[in-house]
Amino acid sequence: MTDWDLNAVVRSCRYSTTTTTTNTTAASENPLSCLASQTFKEESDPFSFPHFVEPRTNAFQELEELCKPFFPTTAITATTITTTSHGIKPNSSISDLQHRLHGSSSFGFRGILDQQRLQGPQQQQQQQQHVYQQEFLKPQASSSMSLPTMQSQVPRARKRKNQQKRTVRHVTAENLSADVWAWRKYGQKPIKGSPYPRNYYRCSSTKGCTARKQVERSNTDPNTFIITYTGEHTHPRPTHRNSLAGSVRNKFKSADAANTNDEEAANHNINEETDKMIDGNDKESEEMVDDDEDDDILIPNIAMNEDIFMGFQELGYGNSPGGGSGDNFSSGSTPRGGASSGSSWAPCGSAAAVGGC
DNA sequence: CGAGTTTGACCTGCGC
DNA sequence: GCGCAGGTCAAACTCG
Repeated sequence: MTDWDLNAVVRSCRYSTTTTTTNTTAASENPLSCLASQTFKEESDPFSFPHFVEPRTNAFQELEELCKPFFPTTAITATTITTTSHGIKPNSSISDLQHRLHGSSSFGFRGILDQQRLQGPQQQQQQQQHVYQQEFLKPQASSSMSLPTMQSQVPRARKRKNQQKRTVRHVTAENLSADVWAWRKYGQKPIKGSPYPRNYYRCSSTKGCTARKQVERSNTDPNTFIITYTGEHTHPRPTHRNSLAGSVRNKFKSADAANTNDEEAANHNINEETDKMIDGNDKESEEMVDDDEDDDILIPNIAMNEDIFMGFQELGYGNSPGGGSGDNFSSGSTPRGGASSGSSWAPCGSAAAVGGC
């Protein structure tokens, strides 16, 4: 019951000479898309954690000016806007960044939020993704924030939501397949105002890796996925797609009788396709370069790939992979989900991480 | 057995 | 202060 045309997705992956197509299209349809090239440095690998570029002190002010006329519009396909344009070293710690950026939160983006209130929730949600990027490094009064005691007595290192470093990327289905990092899903939640749930992944390459990502499908454009990266990888990027068990399992496992369907087949195709893309990766990478953008902290120049599949599955393309019993998305996972708890998500697939860090 | 997913519960941030 | 929504944990379960 996926309202997604899996075949179409597969097709798009297959003939994706068009990664850029999206961008190109977006450029013509969405004025904001031009910002990527104007203000931010393109990243050859949309899923790689960006690295810092040269300092651009006024970058955001410029951006703000450029954006103002377009805020009411929504999705910016494959465009990422990040806050770290201060020429900080890739390995700078978050705290260091916060320190350096202290006081830089006064970008006029606050107004965007106000403007959002006049808009529908969906638009707000998307725009907020961008706003977050402008805000997450705000000076933190609670930097001294003591690690809260968790259920299991394990300290949870949380930062205020809007103070976390985030990199938001809007990617098309085609680009979802470009991620080399190994992600492990640790949660899924229905998001208020969106028919699609958000999936939470953390890097599984290394135990202590704090890199995380959230993947959700754009509610305004189902073909667009919003991937939000947070944290940093504490290890080098895998040279090629990780073939961790889970990932493989999800992808190629033959479906249960119940799951044996087009989606499954689609997954299979997607996987194969992804491998191709990886092999012949350059092309894809270059295309991606056009899309996105920019840079943050995190580990620079690492190549990616794996999650693509996962992403497809998760966001509705595939079936549920292994674990759990689930028919993914059939029920909002987290109970508390709020408004969307009854979840209507049709799509459901499994979850595999899309994108990567 | 190890690694992944699912999913209910819990915790925190934030707006009102 | 309260309640909502988002984010994370961890037990249970699947799979290779």
